[in-house]
Amino acid sequence: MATSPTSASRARTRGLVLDMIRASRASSRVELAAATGLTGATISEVVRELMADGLVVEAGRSAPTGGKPRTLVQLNPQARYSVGVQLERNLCVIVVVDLVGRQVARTSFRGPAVMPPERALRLVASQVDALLATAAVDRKKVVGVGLVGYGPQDRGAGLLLTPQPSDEWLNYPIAGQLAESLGLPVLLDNDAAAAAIGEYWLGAVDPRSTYGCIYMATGIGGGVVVAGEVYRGSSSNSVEIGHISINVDGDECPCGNVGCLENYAGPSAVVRQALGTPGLAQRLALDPADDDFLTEFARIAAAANVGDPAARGLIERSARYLGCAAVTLSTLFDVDTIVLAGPSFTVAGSIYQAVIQQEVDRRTFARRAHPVRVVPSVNGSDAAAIGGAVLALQSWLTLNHAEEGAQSVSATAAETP
Amino acid sequence: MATSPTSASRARTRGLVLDMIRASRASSRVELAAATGLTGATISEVVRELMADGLVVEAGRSAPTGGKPRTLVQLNPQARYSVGVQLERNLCVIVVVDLVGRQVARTSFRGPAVMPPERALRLVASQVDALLATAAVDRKKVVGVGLVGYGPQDRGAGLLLTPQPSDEWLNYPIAGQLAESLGLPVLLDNDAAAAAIGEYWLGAVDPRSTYGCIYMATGIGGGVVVAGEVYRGSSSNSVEIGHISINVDGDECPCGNVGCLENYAGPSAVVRQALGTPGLAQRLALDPADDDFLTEFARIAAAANVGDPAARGLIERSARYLGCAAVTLSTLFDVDTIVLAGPSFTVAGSIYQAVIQQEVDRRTFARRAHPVRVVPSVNGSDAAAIGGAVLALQSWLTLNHAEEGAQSVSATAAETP
DNA sequence: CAGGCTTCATTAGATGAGTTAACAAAGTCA
DNA sequence: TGACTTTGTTAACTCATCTAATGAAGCCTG
Repeated sequence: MATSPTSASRARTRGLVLDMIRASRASSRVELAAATGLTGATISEVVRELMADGLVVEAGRSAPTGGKPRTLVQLNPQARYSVGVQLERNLCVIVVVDLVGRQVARTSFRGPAVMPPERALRLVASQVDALLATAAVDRKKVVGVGLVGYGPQDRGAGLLLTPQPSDEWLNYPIAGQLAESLGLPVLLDNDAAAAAIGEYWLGAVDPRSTYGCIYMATGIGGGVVVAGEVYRGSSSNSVEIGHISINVDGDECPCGNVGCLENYAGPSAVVRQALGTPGLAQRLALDPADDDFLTEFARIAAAANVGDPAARGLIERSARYLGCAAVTLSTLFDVDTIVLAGPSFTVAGSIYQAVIQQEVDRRTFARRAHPVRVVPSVNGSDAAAIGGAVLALQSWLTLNHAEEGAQSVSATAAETP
Repeated sequence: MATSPTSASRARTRGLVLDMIRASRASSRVELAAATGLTGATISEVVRELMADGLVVEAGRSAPTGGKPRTLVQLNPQARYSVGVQLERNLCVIVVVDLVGRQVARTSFRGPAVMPPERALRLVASQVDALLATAAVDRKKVVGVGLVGYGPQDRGAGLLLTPQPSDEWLNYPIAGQLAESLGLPVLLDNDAAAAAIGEYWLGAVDPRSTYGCIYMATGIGGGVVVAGEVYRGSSSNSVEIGHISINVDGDECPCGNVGCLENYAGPSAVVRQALGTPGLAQRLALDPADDDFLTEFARIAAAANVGDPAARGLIERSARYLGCAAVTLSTLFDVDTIVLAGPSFTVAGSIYQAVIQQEVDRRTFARRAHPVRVVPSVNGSDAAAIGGAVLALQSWLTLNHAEEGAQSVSATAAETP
């Protein structure tokens, strides 16, 4: 459906130029030449190709500076689309975004955890189909699916390495299965990493900066972005900030470590603390038997917001523990920004932001070299799902758009039974 | 003094090929072609250029596999040299290494901390000159100097951001000054980062792995290497593992953080604990007034080695705390190997290694994805100085050798007074 | 041991990305 | 209106890399 680049080298250049246009939202050819280090002549040619493919369109001109005004080019948002699927314990969020990462459709359903993976993934596939249909998105324009989950995973093979939500999910080829159902390439990734890269595309972080993201839903995860790319260690199971120790003498966690952050600061810990706080549990009508502790947590956060002292004390304590981990994160990764993302920051995000910023200002080692900003995510509670879609876009943009059309089954799912 | 590559692209390719040859120690052209993804024809041409420049030499042939045997090429160790200078509090180590990173000369002097920076750097410069002279190294063959220190630094400007060892060192342009004295480019870097990259060149880590290094001298530092390159955050002040908190409720550290690892596990902490242990202080004749606590620490480590229970208890405790930090390091960076380097591991390294390995095995989050090995450094107590020299080599190898001969003053020291 | 086979290495011609330099286009300013 | 400035395109050229053919150096077999 488009002109394929003739060589790998040109594909890389095209990806580079596309990413520059994307990051700047609108850019002239001279600016692109300066930013990429290429010649105006080369940029001219590359842009012509991209316009012929419909990926890029001219959009007005900038104010003249004594000569011919610059013609601005920008991405054609409707040229491609991408799907993001987030699997949480009790919630599955599905979004469709356009080429610039803006959400064009969204749906969600509850309880993927109580289903066997086959059924959950079939449901995901049918929901994706329905979403694409209602949004009137041409399927040929969908570059792929970003499937995000929590916990350790084998990203290459597209499977989860923990028996969560239930035993059946362990080692189940979720990416391959979904790719087969949908006939689209599916990338598996970590929810926090996805949220982090989503911030890069849609947020206010400097494209050249190194920044971290703390993602809090039922658990606590993290992601770090270096020069626009997710930091990946040897197996892409990096920045698992929920399971770093904040106390050597702390209690043992099922993960094997002691004093894990999640057991001090996570929603489940806050709810547990609230249930043990006389008066608070009754006041907020907290149900100790409720399995979905995120709603209980949201109630506590709301109470903290409106000034309930006990609730506020609990949230601030959680924030202070998170602040300690944020300091560790910035001391090790030397980030200049920390983004707070995920549904568990939506209600009391401003309390968390203030306390964590305070801790970081006081305690970060590298503050002599530069300050560290703590900011909320622009993508709200859907940050992970949107980020997943963006990851698929980014992967296509920098690599895959060299081989258009040929891809109907996931590259990550070569070895499905 | 050599044929310059004609373009930036070719320079990159040459650097790539050189690094492949270096990593493999000896390689045939077909292997290089396979590893780089280039054609045999291209490799042939590039290797011919490198041989004409004297950087590479043919060295025998490999066992034939049914056809013409492969001609092996390797780096010519005598083609270039590099200098590493490590500034510790009480010790300055200077080494000269050849193109493959092997030490060809070494010297050291005590007490850089008690001198003003001008004098210390003049002394360094004269020592470097003397060392090059006695080792009969042609100065034209020296590609640069890697100057390594501890604590926060501005790597680009080549200066330290803390008033250590003394106030005069704060913001003093040490890299620029040394570059001017020596007429050689000087790179400033972190000691732990240098030790880490030294391990990559000379050690047994897999070139494609992501690994971490814990460097312990008077303080505790860290470095992470990803695909052969030092991880650098936004300001290169990353992996400051000595100042991550291992206890949220711990005592405040001068750095601003609470419960810093260094105050639990560092040599000064161990010496302090030993002085407070009845009997041990007398038994080991520890001097509370001694300013150089590294000798006291070495004595404790030696006692632990030969079975003194109290000393062993202290060392094991220190190791366990370090283990906690090592777990945090691997949980965040997802490393597959952790290297222990620096003078403070030389005496009781095996105790540290065993305890840290045990902690990592039990507590690391990503152990479901892969194990994490804990290994001692191959470069012993000079790991940082050797690593500094290697950093200068690596920088030249991947970039600078495009513009031979023209460089007589440091690129990092453009703005010296 | 001659000739065939295999694998390695080099050479010659083709390809194509990117550059330089000249030129066309579209504005401002006197 | 014409000189000047800046943007963007066109055309000829450079050079890194590839493909394909050839030479080189060993093994194996009859």
